[in-house]
Amino acid sequence: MEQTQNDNAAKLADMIIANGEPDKNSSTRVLTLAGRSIGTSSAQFRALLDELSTKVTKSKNQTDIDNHKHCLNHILNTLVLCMFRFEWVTLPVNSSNFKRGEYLHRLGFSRRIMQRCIDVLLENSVITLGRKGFKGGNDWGSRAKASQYYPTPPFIRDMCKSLYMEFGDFDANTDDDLYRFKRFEQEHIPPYESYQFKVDIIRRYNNIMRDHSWAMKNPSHLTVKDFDGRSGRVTNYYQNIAQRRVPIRTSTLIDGHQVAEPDFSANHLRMASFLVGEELPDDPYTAIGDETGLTRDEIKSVVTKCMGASSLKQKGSLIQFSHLDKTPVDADNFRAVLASFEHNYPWTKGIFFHDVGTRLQYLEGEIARVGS
DNA sequence: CGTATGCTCCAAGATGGACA
DNA sequence: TGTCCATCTTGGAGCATACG
Repeated sequence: MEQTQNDNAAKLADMIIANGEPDKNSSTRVLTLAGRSIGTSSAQFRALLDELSTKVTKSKNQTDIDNHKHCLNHILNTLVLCMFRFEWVTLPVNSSNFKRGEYLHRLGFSRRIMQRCIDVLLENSVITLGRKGFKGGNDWGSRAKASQYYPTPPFIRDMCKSLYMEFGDFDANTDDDLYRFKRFEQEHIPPYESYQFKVDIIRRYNNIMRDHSWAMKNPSHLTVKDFDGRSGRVTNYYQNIAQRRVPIRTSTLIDGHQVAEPDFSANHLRMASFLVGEELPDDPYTAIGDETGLTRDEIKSVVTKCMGASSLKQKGSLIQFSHLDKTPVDADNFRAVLASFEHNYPWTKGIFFHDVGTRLQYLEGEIARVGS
């Protein structure tokens, strides 16, 4: 198992590295990451942070040392996140970014600290420079952009190694650990009895999960924001792993086995079919594909849009603009798919353009909650 | 006629020294 | 260590020329 995971981590690192450098227009600023962010608790990460911290400032003043370490931590965290997101990290050194009230100033950066962090990261081959400061943007380059950096292969490999370590303590399972109130006035916190059953569910869930392994493993907890009654959301680190540009998340392992990605559009369609008392064939898209000559992805894209639409009014603009999407489907093909569905599965008429998608998402959440 | 290449110019970021 | 300032760099917009 251990070996399988190491191999997988190495494979993930290779996947990221094989993509080379991200698109030059994809970049992220230093992110506000509290202690509970990607990587912070892994041994590799802390070792690197400690090692670089000794090099980043010559000062013997403990406050200076702490400040530098704090900033280095911010940058390293952002680097880990961006390597999983496949984006550049923008690290400006122009003084205007460090004036009082500016974002980086609020995070605790000064121009000199930023500069020292960049120097030490470059010297230790943690990052490489992409574009240096330049004029850019969509507005004919009127906006100036700061230099962009990306992690080096050794850093990517090192951080991927820590993917299957425990990122959180499963013994820290007090009620407060598992059920968190965010932005709550003290007097608005509901009585314990009213949410105790939810704490019990999440504790049972974590007790089952502690014996299993997966990427960035940490205990799940429920977070309720602003006021009670707003549905609590289950959160854990795994959800933060990138999926959009490079399919990292679905390439990870659970208990050493490859993760399977549920086909959500087919899943929703199937759930919807049961709701109207119909049954979908095992592979509903084959018939549509044969009839229209379109790929599964194109058909899925149409289905997702139609299920997500809340009313028939949206139909026109969906057809009009769907050729601009990630999976482009031109207007004629869009109509062909609709016609094919109407003919093969007439009941979809009551499902498409009727705001069914959001209701199914809610239903899915409830199933997961009750099921656990 | 459309595409590729080379050159200049621009405005804002990068840099490093003086000073507090 | 931070702040300020003058000077150096930088990528790309814009234009001209070359090429197929």
